[in-house]
Amino acid sequence: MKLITRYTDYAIRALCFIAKSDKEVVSVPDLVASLKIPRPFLRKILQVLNTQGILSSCKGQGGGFSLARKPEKIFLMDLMNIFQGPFKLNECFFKMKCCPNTKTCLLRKRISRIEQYVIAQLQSITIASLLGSG
Amino acid sequence: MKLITRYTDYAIRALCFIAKSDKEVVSVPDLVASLKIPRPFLRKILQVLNTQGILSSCKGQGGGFSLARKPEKIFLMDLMNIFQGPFKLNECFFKMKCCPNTKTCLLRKRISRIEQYVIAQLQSITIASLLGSG
DNA sequence: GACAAATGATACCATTATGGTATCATTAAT
DNA sequence: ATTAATGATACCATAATGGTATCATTTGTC
Repeated sequence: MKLITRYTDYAIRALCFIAKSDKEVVSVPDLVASLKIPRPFLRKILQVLNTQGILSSCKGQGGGFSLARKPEKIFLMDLMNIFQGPFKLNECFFKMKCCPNTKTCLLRKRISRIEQYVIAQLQSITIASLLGSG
Repeated sequence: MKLITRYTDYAIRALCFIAKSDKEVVSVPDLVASLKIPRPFLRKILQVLNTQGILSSCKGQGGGFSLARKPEKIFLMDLMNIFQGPFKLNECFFKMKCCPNTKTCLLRKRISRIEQYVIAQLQSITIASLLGSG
């Protein structure tokens, strides 16, 4: 079980790199040189981040990407929503005719509590909080 | 993202049913009649639970399955280990040359803390605890 | 002993998600 | 005009998940 997929993971690395960079815009070649992420895959991820309002882009020679928001305003939860869909630990397989056995669906309640905790944690993680003392 | 898969989910339902039953052994037809789980799939799951020491089986006519341990001793964590492998939220994609950016791998630390919490919760859930006041 | 009813073992299959590639069009600086 | 970048989009390979099918074996009942 993975909490975050490669998409999200790569997005985080790329965003951290861009956040740390001195440059006005950071290009894919810049990123590929430092992070070892397959180029076409990285491009795809950056394009999604652009359309989702996390990054801004400049086309043409000398172009590249820059953060569309401050690192403090980019939450891990945002990235997971974009690349992994809404976070739910708790999807009942017997949709709405939940658990033949117990009316109260005790398992779902337990899982819901776990879910609430995890979401709270994820909402506290931002790109800024992952930059360290850099 | 699913915390538990259908295998685990069905296993839980079946075990709860068997735990509640008056009968000495519970057969697949008994289970299929009450829980709406595809018969061949359920059989497969029960066979695994048998080989893993969660259930005991009796072959032949009038045969079936019974719990090999008390419901208090069957943990959700056991079932997840069997059907989903060891629980890890935290697999680093850059195995051991962890995170080029930060030596300290701040993201992994955050995820580790979440993982510890989830595991503790999962270890507190048993079949007995899911039976309700039945 | 024959039969029926159960599990044991095992091979197979369809669908989906994940991770990744490839290609052509468009933009803009030189 | 050329070059170096992104935009858009279609495609693909692999693995995991969820599920089926089949035959062998055991055991109670007539």
